[in-house]
Amino acid sequence: MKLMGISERKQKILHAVVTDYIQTAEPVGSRTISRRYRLDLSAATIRNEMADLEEMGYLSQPHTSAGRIPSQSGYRFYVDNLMDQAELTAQEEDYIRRLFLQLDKMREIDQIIQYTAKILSQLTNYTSLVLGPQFRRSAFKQLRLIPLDDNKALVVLITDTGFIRNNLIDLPQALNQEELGRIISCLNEQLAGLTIEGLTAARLRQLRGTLYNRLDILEQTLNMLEEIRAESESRVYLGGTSNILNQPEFQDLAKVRRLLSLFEEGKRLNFLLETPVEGVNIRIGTENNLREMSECSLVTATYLLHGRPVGAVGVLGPTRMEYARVVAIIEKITSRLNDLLKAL
Amino acid sequence: MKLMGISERKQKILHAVVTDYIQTAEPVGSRTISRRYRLDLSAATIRNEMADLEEMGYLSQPHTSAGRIPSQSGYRFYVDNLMDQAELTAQEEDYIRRLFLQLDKMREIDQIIQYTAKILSQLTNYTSLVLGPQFRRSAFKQLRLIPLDDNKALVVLITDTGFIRNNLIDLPQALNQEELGRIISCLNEQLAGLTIEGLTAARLRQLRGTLYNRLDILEQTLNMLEEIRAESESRVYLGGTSNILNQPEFQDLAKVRRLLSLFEEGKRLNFLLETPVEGVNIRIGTENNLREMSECSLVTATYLLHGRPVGAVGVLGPTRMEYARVVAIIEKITSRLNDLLKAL
DNA sequence: TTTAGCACTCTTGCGGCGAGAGTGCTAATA
DNA sequence: TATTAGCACTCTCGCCGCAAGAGTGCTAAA
Repeated sequence: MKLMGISERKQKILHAVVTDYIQTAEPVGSRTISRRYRLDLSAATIRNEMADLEEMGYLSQPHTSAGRIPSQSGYRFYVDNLMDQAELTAQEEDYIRRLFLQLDKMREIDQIIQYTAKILSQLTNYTSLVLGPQFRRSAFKQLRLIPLDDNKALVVLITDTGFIRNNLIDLPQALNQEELGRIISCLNEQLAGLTIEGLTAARLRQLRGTLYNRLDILEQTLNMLEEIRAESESRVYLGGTSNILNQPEFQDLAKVRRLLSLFEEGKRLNFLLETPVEGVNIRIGTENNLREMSECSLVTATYLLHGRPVGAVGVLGPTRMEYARVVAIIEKITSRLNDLLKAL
Repeated sequence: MKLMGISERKQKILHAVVTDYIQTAEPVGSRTISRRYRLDLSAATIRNEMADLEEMGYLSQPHTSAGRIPSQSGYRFYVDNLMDQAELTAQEEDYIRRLFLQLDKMREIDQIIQYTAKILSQLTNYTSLVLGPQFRRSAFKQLRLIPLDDNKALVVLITDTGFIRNNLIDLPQALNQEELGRIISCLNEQLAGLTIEGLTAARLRQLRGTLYNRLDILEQTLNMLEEIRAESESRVYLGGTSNILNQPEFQDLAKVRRLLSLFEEGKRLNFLLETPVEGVNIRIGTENNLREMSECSLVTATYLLHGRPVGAVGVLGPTRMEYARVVAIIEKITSRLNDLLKAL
């Protein structure tokens, strides 16, 4: 009796509590359930079951004589076992279609990703956060130096995944074409096969040693490489920040401030989205491993570029989140996003 | 007597009220002033003067028996005539020095600007907002097409101010070098002397007509140009968003939400910073011409690139802002920023 | 095993009340 | 005539108590 799993009836009641609480944000009592959900049980019976569920850790009580609210494990059980699949409404479908029309015109990948964040937040009414494509694993392909005039040249870096970065550098006066060519081809040789994240300080020092002559050009180029590596780490975009204020659990200014400050620290958000696992992922409360987010849930999904998952989009809300709806939306959006990126 | 200007004594009292209210955020009463400020006047006298100042529109009363708070014109008068120059503390100077050390390493101008926003907000404890350099007025200099392999090429656009953008395009199979060269030099000819903002849809249509052959490449390049123009419009970065929550005037969630939503609409922030006038500029409350900002003040300053003002940094706070301190900080920061940009 | 009934607990909203702060007015003062 | 002291008045704010409402756990009956 003590160790038995969670009975069918308990599951139904848990389901009712979770969905009701998600909707109303009010602790839900036994009366409410027996009235609103067709379980054909009296309030008293439900009360007993709820007491059990509380003891099992799936529900909790804000205070003695209030209704129950789901605990973190309650949500977890709901998400894993009880949640039913949501359908998008016709309006939502339509809305997505219209917004993606805008997207079709964009070519710049970061721009697309940013706009996706906006769509996601508008559709869900939660805050969205997306991670720009991570080029850290991209392999170095080609380094080009394009003279513009007598004392300026453009250094262009290209990776196998189509990531391009460039920078202006100053050319020293006395430098002929051949020498320039030699430096570049030497650099190309040295860099061949490296990934962006492989451009460590140590590696760059090593290169500096190899190409000790013509230090001036080299210095500028290496600086550029270092910068690219540094930059490739934090590219988190947010959408609908103000939406968190719609949630009754964030009427408390202190909580809001903590979250907002967190949002400003791009670096700390990074790892939230670095899900190596493909597909939709749900992390509830403390599962996020972030103090500030212990009362938030995050639904993420990866998107693909050249067939590989290179980034993720996510929806951030209170643990009392409309999981079913959010999952449906995020699945739809990433699938459309992937189509779009395939065409790039 | 009725039409006379504001007497010296009234100015002193107004000065006291404003500084005190800026510090405490509490309506300030006559007693407080006679005690805290060495005006050698009794509370009663000050009361009379304050009643006058209220009638003149410089002060107002939240309710009958409360102290006075400055009105918008009160702040305006203070800023124009009464405000004394603030000095930075040694710690602040030191802090700035340390943070700018970080900045010295950066080469990417947008990155520098963004980091400046962060410094500004940390130093002032208000929200900062900065406008990235506007390249709209930059003149077109050169368009390059660099073949990468058999079916990809890189289009590079360069302006006279050193702004660089590039894009990958697909090359059609049958296309020899000469023809490619011809297209590019033709485009260069047509674009010569144009500014970025001059790349209007009409102009692009016209180009499309001129170069009606080889439409495929052209199309992609023109799309790129259009995108650059569109993008060059909204580049506002925010720093220290959560700082507004520290202000007692923003304990009201509704107000916070309105501001946060505004922050998300980059486009609408744009014009706030498009100050054609060089130097420090203060706009108080409704002077910002933005409903959401009728209770906020904005202190802005332009920064220079190649000797021309191309963007602005700003500090956003409640009208009850520490104007003197903010002005001192913003002057310091832009001066250092300008030095930094000169070296780029 | 389920359910009805009941006593008990805890939150929430509301009205009243007193303290505190500040004002405007009047009359006294320099 | 300008300044100041004194005083009655007003308004906010926090606190207290109270009643209503919602929900529980327990007991006893079905």
